[in-house]
Amino acid sequence: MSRPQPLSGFPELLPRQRIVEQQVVDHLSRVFELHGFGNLQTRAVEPMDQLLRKGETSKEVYVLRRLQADANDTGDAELGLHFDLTVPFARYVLENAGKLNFPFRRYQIQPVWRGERPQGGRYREFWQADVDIVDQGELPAHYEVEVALVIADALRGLPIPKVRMHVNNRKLSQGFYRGIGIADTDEALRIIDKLDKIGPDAVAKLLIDGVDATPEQAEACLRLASISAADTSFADEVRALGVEDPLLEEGLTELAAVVDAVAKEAPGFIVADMKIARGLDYYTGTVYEVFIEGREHLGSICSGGRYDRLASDGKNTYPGVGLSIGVSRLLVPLLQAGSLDATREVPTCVLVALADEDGRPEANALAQRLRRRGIPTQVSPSAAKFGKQIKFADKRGIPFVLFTNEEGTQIKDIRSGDQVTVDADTWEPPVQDLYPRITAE
RNA sequence: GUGGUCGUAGUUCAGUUGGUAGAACGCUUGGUUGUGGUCCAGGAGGUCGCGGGUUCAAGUCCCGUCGAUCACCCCA
Repeated sequence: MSRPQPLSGFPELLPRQRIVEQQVVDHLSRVFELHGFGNLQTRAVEPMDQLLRKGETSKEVYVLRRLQADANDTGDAELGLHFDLTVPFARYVLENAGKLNFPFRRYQIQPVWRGERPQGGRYREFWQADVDIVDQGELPAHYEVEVALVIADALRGLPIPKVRMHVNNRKLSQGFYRGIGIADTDEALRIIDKLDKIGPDAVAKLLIDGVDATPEQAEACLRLASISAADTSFADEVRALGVEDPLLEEGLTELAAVVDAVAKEAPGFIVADMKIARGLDYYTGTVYEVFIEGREHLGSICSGGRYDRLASDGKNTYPGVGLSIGVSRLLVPLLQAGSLDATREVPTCVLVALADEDGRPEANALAQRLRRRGIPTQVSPSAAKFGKQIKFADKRGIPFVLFTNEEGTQIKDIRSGDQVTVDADTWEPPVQDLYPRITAE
């Protein structure tokens, strides 16, 4: 086998697929910037103690080691590749707190690495597009609404199936569990998170075995988890269960505020869903998960939440709220299914045909005139028969071929076959042909 | 990390109880003496993932290994 095989979990795209990805990332950046988020990049590696703090030892972190490192050289800090963009961002905020202006908002689009076993929609190397807002000391609740609306704006502008954001509040769930007498509310949350996957009976059993719940307590947890609503009516349903706890009340109020505000600005986008829990343990309040309708099995394509204690140097605390879009999880399955494609596989809009090799300098000059006016142009690779040069363009999806002959400069639209004489200094392609576009389904 | 399935031309796949490989599409040449897409006629391309074993004989059976894929775990 001399031909290299792909590496499981490290997806690579073909040119036309990459064009789709590139345009999606451009779109996300544009929307984030429209909302006032500036871009940031952080290094690929973090010290292991940064990555593993907050009890994240379950994370499959890729550890970095120099090939020539001395076996007994313990001088270097151990490094690992980051597995998300939130933890490096929290570190960055602490490191540069004195130079940043708070409240601080940024977006970050970078690859992350996780050593898990790959599967459809799960990769070992994948791209995340992250938006966060952090403040110093206290983080006002309205930011929880704002980040959700940024994501609504970003995702709804993409040519993808309908998406829906499910929100919950950890205070609500944990207050409820505490209110009915369950001690290990963190574990209860993790078990409830499995509901969609393993079903109510299995969850009840896990609750009884895992957090010493009585069958009645497990039943109450399941009833809470079954509540969902696109408006604030969920609060009454929860209160109707008759559990009293101050943390629960706090969570209900906060969640109602988020749902109410987001539903008004982005109708149909958000739904309060009491079974959303999130595995990551640094979330302290609102948690979000976004699913593609009809592709729930992929898992969430965007998620996040509020974290009050992730960034703290002991003296100052920088609470934040943010969401992360799994760009690879969102796109790769749609690309592989052929639901998303590009109109062509190269940026080129015009191919300048070549009658003979001696004409190349003139052709180059002609191409340059088009480029100066922003029209992506390339010159034919060889002075082959015109049929072959047209075929060269056709195979790549290049819409126009430019010929120079006795009649002057002629542009042929190879889709229609129409060929007309034009002035190379004024001719414009139709706007939809200037750059490759994304086509859906 | 645990378990199931799979691994044949560039691609998608055939390959009959073991008898040393085939189709379609794609690619390429020509028909078409410099304007493609249709049509016709030719052509190139495979140590059957890799290694070992059983057999007179292995793409086909067995073992190992690598890779892919699905489920669990966990998550974007």
